[in-house]
Amino acid sequence: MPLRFYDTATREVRDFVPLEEGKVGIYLCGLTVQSEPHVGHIRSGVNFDVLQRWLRVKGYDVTFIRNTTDIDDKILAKSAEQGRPWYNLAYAMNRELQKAYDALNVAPPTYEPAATGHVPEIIELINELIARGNAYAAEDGSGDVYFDVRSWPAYGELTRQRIDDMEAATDADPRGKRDPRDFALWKGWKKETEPETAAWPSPWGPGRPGWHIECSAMAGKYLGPAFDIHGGGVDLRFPHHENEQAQSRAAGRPFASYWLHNAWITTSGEKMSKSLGNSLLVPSVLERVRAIELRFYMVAAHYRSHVEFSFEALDEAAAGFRRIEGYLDRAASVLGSVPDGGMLCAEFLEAMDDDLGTPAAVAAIHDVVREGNKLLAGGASEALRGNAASVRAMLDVLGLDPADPAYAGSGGSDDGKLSAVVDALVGGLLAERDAARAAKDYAAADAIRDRIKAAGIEIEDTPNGPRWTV
RNA sequence: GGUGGGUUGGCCGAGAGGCGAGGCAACGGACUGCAAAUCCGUGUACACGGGUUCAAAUCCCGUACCCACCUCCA
Repeated sequence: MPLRFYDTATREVRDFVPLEEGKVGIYLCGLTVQSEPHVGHIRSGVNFDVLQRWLRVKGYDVTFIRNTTDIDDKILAKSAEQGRPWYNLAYAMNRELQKAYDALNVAPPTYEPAATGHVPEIIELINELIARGNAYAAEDGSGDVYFDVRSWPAYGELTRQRIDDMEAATDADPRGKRDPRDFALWKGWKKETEPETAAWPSPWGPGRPGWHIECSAMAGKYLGPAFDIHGGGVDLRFPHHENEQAQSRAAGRPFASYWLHNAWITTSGEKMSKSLGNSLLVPSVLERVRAIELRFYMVAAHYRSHVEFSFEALDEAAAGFRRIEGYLDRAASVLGSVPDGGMLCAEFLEAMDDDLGTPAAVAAIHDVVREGNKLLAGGASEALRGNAASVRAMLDVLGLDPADPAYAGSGGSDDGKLSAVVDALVGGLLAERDAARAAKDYAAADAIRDRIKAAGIEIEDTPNGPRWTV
């Protein structure tokens, strides 16, 4: 079966055919860096990271562009409230976002362009749209430039809406618009309320880019007029993606061939709003579970399925992951090490090819783990080596290989040292316990085990002697 | 008003006409000095009402409830 994706534009699963054989260009709308990232924000990063990894496994040469929006109304408003420059807020929040991506092993994109770095490309695109009669400078002296939705008959095609059915925005400032649904390509500088640093020179006077135009300009710059996949959260379908497509196509660029949208993580059935408390911010969640467990929780659900976030479900997912991880640990202690580069099983491959079916892929891993646990009873063997390597390889595709250096503990190199220290200390106690067990003094043996357990370390007796795990 | 998505067992979460995905929890068995881990086994699940079909969680019609988007949003 060929690789296929659910394309939001056509609402069907379609075979994936790249524009150029062997190559894939992906544009993902990243975040507006205006606040700390919560688990909802990070989901699209994780989902599209899996996409990127899978395309690489399939042998594609992937160009992956994920932007950040570093200037917009909200960033300006928040920075004013906080009494600091907008660029400082955007930069600081971007650093927090990068930390969260790193923690969750979200691989860096090919490039991460920012809106403010692409004003010339944006101006060029707006000029093209004006020249073609699809955009106009407002006549009210505001310095705004709008896209003329009535001039583009295909407007609404991505989300299958007719202009006349759309509610005109109640909160939008009509200013110099010809139609209330026209959207800003360029926003004239508001001298009284906006800092001078938030304005760039343009043919229409000082101002800044509108929200949608940056993505069209940057996708064009790095991926060309036509590219393969455009991604983002479902909420971006309209207006953001609709507008991106309209302005790009109106400028003569075919734009994206496939649209992929990830669903939400909600809490209490509601969208995770940016005004929520901080309990769901990534660093806060990571105080409860390890980053690899949080990632497993996200990957175990399909990217198009709505996930109702709960700490109970998160803990369950973590327990499920530890089962896989425990197997790899035991296999490694029997084999010496588990090699990388193992085979992906057929069920896993088929699942991933089918619109990134990560739930079925995870189920396939569990099946292989069960076989591996049986093999483990027979001690070291080539079958066990192959099985464990396979599990590792499949986890790696999902960004979940426990041996990935990305997950090498927050304490860095201290982890290894600490482990050696604990091993030495626990080792002494285990020797005492073994002596007691040999003498059939089980009360004494259990007392030692209880003492170790009280310190947070579990003891398991295996055919190769006792093992400890934290 | 317009456009989409959803409702699956104690819980999470797949599937999209025909063998009960998988995990967590629970229970029984094996193993163990006892545990833990592991393996084996155990489940009247598909919001409700009709319909189509040899066969429906899956398709059709209707109903209820929930959610998202309609120019700030992952």
